[in-house]
Amino acid sequence: MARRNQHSREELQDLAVAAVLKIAERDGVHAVSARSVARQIGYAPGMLYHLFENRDDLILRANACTLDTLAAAMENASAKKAPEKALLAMALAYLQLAQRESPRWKLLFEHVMADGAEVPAWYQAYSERLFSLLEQQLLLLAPTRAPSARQLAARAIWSGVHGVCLLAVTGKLDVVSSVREKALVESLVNHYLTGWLAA
Amino acid sequence: MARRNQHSREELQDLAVAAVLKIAERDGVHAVSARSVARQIGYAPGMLYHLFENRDDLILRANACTLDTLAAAMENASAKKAPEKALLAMALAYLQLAQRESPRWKLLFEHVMADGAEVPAWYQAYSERLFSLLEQQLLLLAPTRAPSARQLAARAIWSGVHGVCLLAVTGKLDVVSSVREKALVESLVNHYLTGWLAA
DNA sequence: GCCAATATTTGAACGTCGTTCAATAACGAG
DNA sequence: CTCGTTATTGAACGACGTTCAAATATTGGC
Repeated sequence: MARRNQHSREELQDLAVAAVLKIAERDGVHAVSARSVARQIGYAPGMLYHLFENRDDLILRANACTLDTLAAAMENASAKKAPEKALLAMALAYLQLAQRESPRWKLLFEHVMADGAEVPAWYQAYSERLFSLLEQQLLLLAPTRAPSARQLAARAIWSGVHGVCLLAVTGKLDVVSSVREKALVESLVNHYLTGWLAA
Repeated sequence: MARRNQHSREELQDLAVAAVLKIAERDGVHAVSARSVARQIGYAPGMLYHLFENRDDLILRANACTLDTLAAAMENASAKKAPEKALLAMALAYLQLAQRESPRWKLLFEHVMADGAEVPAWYQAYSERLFSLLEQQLLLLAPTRAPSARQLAARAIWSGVHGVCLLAVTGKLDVVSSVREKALVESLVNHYLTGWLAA
């Protein structure tokens, strides 16, 4: 049964990635399996292993798509804003997307490599793009500081915001009635920046 | 085959939790399964379901143990220090434990509830203890501020530190050669506190 | 001391998962 | 039309979480 249709290898990969996201949205993160993805695109499960190394590879590829969406949202949110406001807007955009609880973001947050394997380099490079978006704003904000200082600040801010989003989405953040996640992000970004600029 | 030995129900629970941690240390997080835990304590897999609701319950119980260790380390690190130094010391204690990469911490970081179930209330209460350790120091640091402001700050700091630890442990933090995790935590805590106190 | 009642533990079973691979069906070239 | 190549299959493997009737210990009453 070869070449059952006109799909090229890359088209099939895109189809499979789209199927992952679709199934996550429709049936929840836990429903994403090799079998369900294969069924969704009308192929046998084994076929996926000619397109991807393994399940992790498939999921990471789908998460890369989600990171694209995130990067676009961040760029959109920060456009035509002063650096400080832009940084906050990017963080809030992240939170907003995550808070929708769209299963797509759960897939991003909750995925862990099987057998404790390492996250591949190409995926790390993908997340690096997000850091650089922050670094751009930090460059405008403090052009005279050492690049390494801006790199550090970008990662500190991002990790912090990521922590809030993660705990919020996974329900592990005990949110006192008076504390809302949005306030957490605002506090984190604003106070960090104040301290960083004062240093 | 009843009461094969003199272990009470609670002793068996403790035994199982200890087995989870032991297996994680010895064979890695991925090796922790109902069958391996049962084998470790010399019982049949089905027995575990008379001690725990399900796998999540078992793992969360083990993670609660790890949270105890963390709380103790934080209290120890912060003893007899001025509030600002104490807060930083607690955050660094967290990072240090996480960075050991002891599978025990991976279990804490990487566990996700099956089928997207909610994290039970008793576990949330457990993590609340950690927040209150921070709040105590914030109370010493800014006794005149509103309690809700301290609650928010404690959660912001903790989420941020958690984010750094998580990304560091799971290898998703692209750490530029010049940026070390310890510097990230220091930057996050110190600058946030500076900004928070100035507000 | 014995037996019935009760509590505890088993182990096989179910359905699911990721993954592999020989067999197979469809195509392009000659 | 045939043949070799290649894409695709689907059955199989071992492991997983979970359930539950059956089997076994312990206990209390006589």
